[in-house]
Amino acid sequence: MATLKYSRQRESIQEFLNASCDHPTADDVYMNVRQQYPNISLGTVYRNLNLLAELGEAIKITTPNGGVHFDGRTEPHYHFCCNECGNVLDLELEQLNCINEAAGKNFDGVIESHEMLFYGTCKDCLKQN
Amino acid sequence: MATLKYSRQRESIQEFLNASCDHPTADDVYMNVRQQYPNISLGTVYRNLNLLAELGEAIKITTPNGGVHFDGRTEPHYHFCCNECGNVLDLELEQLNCINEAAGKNFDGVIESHEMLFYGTCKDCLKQN
DNA sequence: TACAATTATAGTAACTATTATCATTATTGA
DNA sequence: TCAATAATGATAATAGTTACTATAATTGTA
Repeated sequence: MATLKYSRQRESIQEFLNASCDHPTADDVYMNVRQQYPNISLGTVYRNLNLLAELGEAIKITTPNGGVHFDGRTEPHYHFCCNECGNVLDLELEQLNCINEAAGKNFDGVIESHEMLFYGTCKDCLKQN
Repeated sequence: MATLKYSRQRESIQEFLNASCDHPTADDVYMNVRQQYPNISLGTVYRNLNLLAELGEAIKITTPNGGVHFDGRTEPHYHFCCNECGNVLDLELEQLNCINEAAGKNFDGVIESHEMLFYGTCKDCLKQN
């Protein structure tokens, strides 16, 4: 099995992810890290974001409008996606642990986890109307 | 505003969607409807699936493994996505209506709806281990 | 039934997001 | 310092989806 080797690019990607309050896309990360490493490749950004997600050091959030967002906050929590601007935000809501069991009651299979995405209009988009 | 005109291709797509118990992808629909209309275009399938979703006569389900599935059952319900095979199945679980309100408590914005996707291993994939 | 207006289609090209390839560079342990 | 190997940048390739356009189908009206 390949052993992990340090890279400054990966470190920079992870630092940006941890420092950002919103949930950047791969392109957002690329645009930002480029300021520090001007000739970093977009492929490197994708490779490392997926690697961090596999290692459990980042969460991948897939939204229906097609965008994939990344989150450096790794403890499980829920997200909100604005119908107007598409931005993804964190939600303060306790984790519903017992719901996996409830969902498994009438289901032939094993349920291990769940993800929930709330929809509506964010604060900024409310202002603009 | 353009008025909707009947097309047999759209009818066939909708019929297949309503008759299928699983949740086909655009390509699944294409492969099936092609048996009835051998030279239907994949573009026609996409156009009509998106149209049906806009009209509220189908639900679009986006899964993290990248696949987009369609569901002819339009009343709100939850879904399960198998980590092994990627198939999407319906879940028998009452709708959590009060959760939108609970999520809105500490949130600056309006929450209108939510989607929940459960993960685990489906019956068929359990057998194979 | 015929016709005109308009929408939908098939076929294809274009596009976007992401992944694969590969020669070169960086990291690591001895 | 050096050898082994993983990571990178640049680019090509891929997959899924949408856009374009000439032709065909549908619909309302006479």
